[in-house]
Amino acid sequence: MKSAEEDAYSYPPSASLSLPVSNPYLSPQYHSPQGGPSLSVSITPPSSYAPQEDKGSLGFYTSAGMRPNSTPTLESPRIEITPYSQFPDEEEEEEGSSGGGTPAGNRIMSVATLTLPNADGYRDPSCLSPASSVSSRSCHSEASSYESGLSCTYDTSPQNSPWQSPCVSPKGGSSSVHSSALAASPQPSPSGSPRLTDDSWAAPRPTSSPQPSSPCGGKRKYSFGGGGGGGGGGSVGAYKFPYSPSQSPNLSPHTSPRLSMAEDTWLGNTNQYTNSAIVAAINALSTDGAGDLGDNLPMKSRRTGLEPCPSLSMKIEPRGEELMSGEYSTSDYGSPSHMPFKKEGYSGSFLDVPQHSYSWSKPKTYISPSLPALDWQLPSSSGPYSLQIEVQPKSHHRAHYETEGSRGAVKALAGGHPVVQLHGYMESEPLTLQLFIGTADDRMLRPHAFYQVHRITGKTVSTPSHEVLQNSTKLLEIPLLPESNMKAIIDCAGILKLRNSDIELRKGETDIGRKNTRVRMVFRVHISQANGRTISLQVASNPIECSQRSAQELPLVDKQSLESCSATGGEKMLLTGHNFQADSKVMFVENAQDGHHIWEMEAKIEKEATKSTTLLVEVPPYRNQNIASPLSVSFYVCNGKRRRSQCQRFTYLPPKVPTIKTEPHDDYELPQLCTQHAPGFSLHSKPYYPPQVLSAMMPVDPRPGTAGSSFGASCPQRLGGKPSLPPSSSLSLSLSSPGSAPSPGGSPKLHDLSPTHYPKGLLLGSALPPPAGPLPSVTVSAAQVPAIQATATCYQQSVLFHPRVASTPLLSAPNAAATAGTTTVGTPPPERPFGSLSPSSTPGHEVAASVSPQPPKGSPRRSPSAFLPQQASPSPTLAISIKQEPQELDQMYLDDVNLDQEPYIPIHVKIYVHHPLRSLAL
DNA sequence: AGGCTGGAACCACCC
DNA sequence: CCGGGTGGTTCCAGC
Repeated sequence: MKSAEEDAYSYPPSASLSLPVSNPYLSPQYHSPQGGPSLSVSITPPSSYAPQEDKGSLGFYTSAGMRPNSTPTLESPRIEITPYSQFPDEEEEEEGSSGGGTPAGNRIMSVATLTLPNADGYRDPSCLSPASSVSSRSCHSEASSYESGLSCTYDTSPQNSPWQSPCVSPKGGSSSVHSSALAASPQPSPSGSPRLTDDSWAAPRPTSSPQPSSPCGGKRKYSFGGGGGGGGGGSVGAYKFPYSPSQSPNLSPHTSPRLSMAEDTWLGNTNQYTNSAIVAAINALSTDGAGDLGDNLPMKSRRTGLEPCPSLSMKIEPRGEELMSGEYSTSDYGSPSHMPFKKEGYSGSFLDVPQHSYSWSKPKTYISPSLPALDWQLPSSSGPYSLQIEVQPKSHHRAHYETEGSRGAVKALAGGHPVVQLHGYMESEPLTLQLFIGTADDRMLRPHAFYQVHRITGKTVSTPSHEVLQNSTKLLEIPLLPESNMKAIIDCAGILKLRNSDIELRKGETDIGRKNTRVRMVFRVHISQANGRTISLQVASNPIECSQRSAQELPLVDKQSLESCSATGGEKMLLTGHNFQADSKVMFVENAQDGHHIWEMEAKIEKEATKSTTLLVEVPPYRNQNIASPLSVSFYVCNGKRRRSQCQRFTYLPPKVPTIKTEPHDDYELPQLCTQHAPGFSLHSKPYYPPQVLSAMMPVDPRPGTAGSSFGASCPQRLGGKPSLPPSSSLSLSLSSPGSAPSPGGSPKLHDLSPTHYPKGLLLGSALPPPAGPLPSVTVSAAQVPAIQATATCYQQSVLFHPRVASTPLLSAPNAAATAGTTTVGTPPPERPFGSLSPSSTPGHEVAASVSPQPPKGSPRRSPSAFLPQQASPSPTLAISIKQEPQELDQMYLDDVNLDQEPYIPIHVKIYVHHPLRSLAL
């Protein structure tokens, strides 16, 4: 089923792409043939690291893949991945499945063959065959992150390949599986492209075959442990894999879907895998990708039939040396999307977002593979352009199940519907606004695994739209017309809830559905530039509670009239929200790094002024009224034991500095700043969401609110107040928001990506800064994470990092390894955090990775001081890879997580600082 | 008749 | 093992 688009783009049937560098889609599917080392990655530290390079690019995502500045290849760290297939057979299989392809010859060299599972992976039943529950599709939401994939040059050095080690295995198994799956796939080539045509969408929705029976046998166990895979044994039906990941000894247990590399192996090469691409590749090999198609399929009993799973297989064809060597700047590596496709067919234009003429009659479902993965953090504004949500959606919208009828379009608070507008666009060419449902937890923004956007049609709908699938995530594409002032009224978007059991059973899915009912509407627009580049902007809405019960019972704070006040307290703060009760309490808390409450104080409430939507509270005095610098705490509204709102941030200021927040110059204080300055925060309305799931695992205080901050990590520290590490022994990573993202602003505050990937992990920086612009630096102290000692600081100008770096990669277990780094461009995918680290050269072991965010336009002003060493330019490049041991998530329950006491889960992380001359294990 | 809703019953699971 | 509490899903009924 090739979509028309393919043809149009001269897309090879098989959808094989030759990517010199990274391909967003690669990762997931990037399987190496079983176990065989298929990828080798090597990172070469640039002789001189030039952090400032590509600043320009930071601000936006360039699909063209050109680096804004042509930086000598050598200067940027180079990562080389050379996939080679040892098992030709597999490739063939894949090809076959993919439909096509690349000449055999090509494969051999070097090319990484990827199969995108996702095409099928789409969770939404509507899209898929009705019968198949979304979940049944093996795609995980995460795929997207992996997509972002490889941004590196490929090299054939096997030795570097992580895969060589058995440990890496999970993927090994998976890979094989994957390919098998593909082969099995009825559809020869989903053509690889995830795209769907309208037709497909149009396809009659199967009536949901609501089988109450959950795949799990009805039990809702939120464990990712081994159980899952097996689940459905039967259901898998068509997919039989020789190796089930779970079965394979080498494979890591599902439990740690993300990572299963043995430290030993991993460590050895760790340094080298800093690129996101690599990470992606690893991931692909490891669990998810591979598994998905096969193992992952949750076999849902309810699934009525097997639908063809379109799979996309992308192959990286051998490229000329030039390419390999690194035409791309570091930043380029960071974003796969940026990678230019050298293949003729993939000219920049190809990559560009299709500019539809908006003849919606014509299905335009093609999504360029070059576009940034959905879990990439993108700025909301760049240059003259600014994508903004003029009218926010209501904070509650009950999502509908497949078994129910639509519950209508998401509405705006004041009636009407959300409105999104692109400012600064003067061209006459209409653009396409993309909409998908993203997460709203404290992690970075990413497609929500349990919710999908649902297209609403009917007479009440005035805005045309059509659905598109991108890696298992449904997107709604809406025209942005100049005649409408590039404004779109979003009255065509509803929200579909997928059964937790379906999604959780998917292999590789690490997110937990229970109590994970908050989402954000994420809007993107891709603006093609004359120079061939494409600027991608993204804005996320305020969080939307989609659960009926939660919406009715949980207090929710939409706004707070006060962001900060003197440590002496006493000021009145008006909270606006929902479900406030006469007996509601407002608790101010300060958490230690380990998540324990250091201080908790109930605020006085003006009962008389309490309404269901407003609460007037008096800020309690901070325990230490002589604080020297602003201190960020949080507060929440609670209607009883388990009914509490998300945490909101609040900052206590030194008594003498009432209004103006001073930004700390001290590294350790930075975290606080982050909080304060979190873009979102400035708005007041951004609640910071307590990590629902993740937080539980994190010793650190994960604060969504931190969204603005680079990492949640920072917060913890601030809480702790003391740096646990001596400067000398600390690792500092500087992360910045996805490049310059002016804050993804629109939804700056909450742009957390929460990848499913990290779920269990820990988020050091639990709250990676939302893409939002200026991210303060985050410092993670060793204390925060038991085994990790690192401090991250952001430099304004440096290599772009993926926000997640700090949080995810480092800590999150499963993927951690995979996450190894990436230098991403503009919007780096979360996973590749470590991508480019700029080594701080401190023999003392300081490694600094920096990302430079550029202050978003309109983003809250932050003083320069916010970023510590702006000038700090990393010296030599050091690669750090932190590996986390897989953790069992089985026992984690969200409930627990949300509770006051978040279980502290020890994380074993090793950080290696790699320096040309030495390697240090921290 | 069909699309939305709002409510609530049912169930599974945890404590 | 039982009962209460929670929350996810499925059903119903009214507009």
